[in-house]
Amino acid sequence: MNDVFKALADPTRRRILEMLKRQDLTAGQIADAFSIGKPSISHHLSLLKAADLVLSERAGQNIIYSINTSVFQEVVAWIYGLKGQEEKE
Amino acid sequence: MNDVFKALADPTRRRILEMLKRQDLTAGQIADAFSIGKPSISHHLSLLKAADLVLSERAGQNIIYSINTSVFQEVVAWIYGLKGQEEKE
DNA sequence: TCGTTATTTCGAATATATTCGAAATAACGA
DNA sequence: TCGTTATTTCGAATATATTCGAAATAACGA
Repeated sequence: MNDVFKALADPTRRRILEMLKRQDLTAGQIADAFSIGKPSISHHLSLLKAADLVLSERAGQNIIYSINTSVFQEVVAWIYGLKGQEEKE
Repeated sequence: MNDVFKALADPTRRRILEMLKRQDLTAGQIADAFSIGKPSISHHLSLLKAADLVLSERAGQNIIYSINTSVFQEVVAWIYGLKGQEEKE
């Protein structure tokens, strides 16, 4: 859960998720969309993967990344937990 | 928006929000719940405030903090944006 | 097997966050 | 006004994140 929030805290990683929502992409295709180097993108992807926000699968020389939305339920549940029980004293 | 995600990335700040969901609290009451010093908590509160996640109001010598849930709508909307448009190619 | 392409791992440099104690600010009651 | 309490601001120390280039790994086609 902490990993998820940490992963979402970086704008590059949020942008990667936005890209992956449209379609699955290889690590190279993702890296090409940014001005930072491939090792850095690879590191961001590994954090997203550790947070279970993306899945990866090797296809020949490429590794294809896809979004995993199931984790978001936890996040949304946490947020609604804050919203719901609110009460002024 | 980035400020909100950054603010949510820290466990201390999330715990502060969880405390404030139950009731409004003074800076001192919040600080007492943690083992870190008051200046640090004050800094966390200022980040939460900058992200518009809490509101503060002076009451005599105390400053009372309260949660502001309106910002969460943006976050939830962003998340649902990712969930919705997903499609396998 | 060898050269090429795609990607990650490694170690170091840099940038950003967190925490701290001391000092500053603000309001209180006497 | 003065001492006290509550809180924040400041500057520095430490910890964590991000980025980089070089080297390593993995799969491909010839």
